[in-house]
Amino acid sequence: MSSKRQLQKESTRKKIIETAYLVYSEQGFNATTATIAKEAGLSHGAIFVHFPSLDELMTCLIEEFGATLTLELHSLVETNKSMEELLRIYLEVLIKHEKFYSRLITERSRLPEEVRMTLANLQSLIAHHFNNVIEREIDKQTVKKIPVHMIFNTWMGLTHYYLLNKDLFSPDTPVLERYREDIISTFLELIKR
Amino acid sequence: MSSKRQLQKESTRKKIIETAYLVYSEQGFNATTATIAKEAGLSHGAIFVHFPSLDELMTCLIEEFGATLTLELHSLVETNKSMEELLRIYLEVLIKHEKFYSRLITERSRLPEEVRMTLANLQSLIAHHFNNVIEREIDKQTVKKIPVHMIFNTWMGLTHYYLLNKDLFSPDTPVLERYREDIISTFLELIKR
DNA sequence: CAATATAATGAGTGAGTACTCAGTGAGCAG
DNA sequence: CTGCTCACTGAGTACTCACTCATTATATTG
Repeated sequence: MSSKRQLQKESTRKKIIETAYLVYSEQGFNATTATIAKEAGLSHGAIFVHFPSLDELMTCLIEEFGATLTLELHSLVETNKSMEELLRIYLEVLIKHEKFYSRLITERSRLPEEVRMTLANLQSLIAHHFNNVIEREIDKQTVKKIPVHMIFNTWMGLTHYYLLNKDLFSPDTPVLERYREDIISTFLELIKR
Repeated sequence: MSSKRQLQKESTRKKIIETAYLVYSEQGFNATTATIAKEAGLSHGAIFVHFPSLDELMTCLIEEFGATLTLELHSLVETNKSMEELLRIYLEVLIKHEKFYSRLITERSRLPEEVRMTLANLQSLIAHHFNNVIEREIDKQTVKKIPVHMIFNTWMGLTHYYLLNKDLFSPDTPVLERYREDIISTFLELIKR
């Protein structure tokens, strides 16, 4: 039985997480709990009614984000996707969350241990999907015979490099959107036999 | 005329910068001024006799580091180096400074604006040297015809990816040393025609 | 309509940290 | 030797923040 109170509580909690996502996207992870509360139209103390600590709030936020990403990346699993399709879907999803995702990787060192764990798990999930496709392409002899994990690392390195150096590459507009074609075509050209 | 006082002052200043390098290498850039002072065997206030602010200290530190790296990377300029030699020298130099360098890139978001500028300049210097060699190799048709800056970005992306994820790849031993051969051979294999 | 439970408030607290400044003593000039 | 200079000291200051808690307003229960 969901009373009015329960609903209210639930919705406030959601509001806090959503606001945190937005505030962190804009200001980075040194944004204060006070800012989040204010943006959410709540008192400062309200945060701690719903989350015992800031770390806890961050962990919940990243877990939800991870779940969302996993869902959106779900089409990567379909086995008859080409390499190019795979890369396109992957970038498409990242572009949708670019601001937040790029904060996550540029400021990873500030995040609590547990959050970094969650991120690492997400990454290995993606690796798994990628590796399937890469292996198939190697079998088909369309891709160079290089250890799959190295191909994966090269891809991640390239995309993260653009995200991490956004201020050099494209300070005002989203980097991944701007360089999507460069990134994809370079990578495809590199790995092809 | 260098009086005893002047010499003392100079040596203390040097001591502070050297200690900062070591402390930051070990603890990261959230190490406090108090820690640096203590490690250097000085009072807390001494730091601010030599540097008006922590930002200033960091800027001096990174400028010196940049100068050192540039010097050590100088052999990259020699024009008759092969691609592989180039990569080896580059990694050799980074390995020498791995702890500090990896702090620089993982915690870049914490560094003062000016420091990030200095880093960006260093990077474009390296890019310049690389691009010369890459262009020559493309002319010799030993390397795929891909825009030189994209080849450079792929290389930087790959090495930085290992440094940034050191805790996943190699929590206890230096990453670059451990994966040097993997990184070099993968990259060479990828770019070769 | 009480009586109780609880979501939310916001001024307050304590911990951490860059930076200050009056004081000290070793060097140095006259 | 005397008085001044200045590198250095370290307790103190100012400020930021995550987190607390007595209080308030509102919902729920009987």
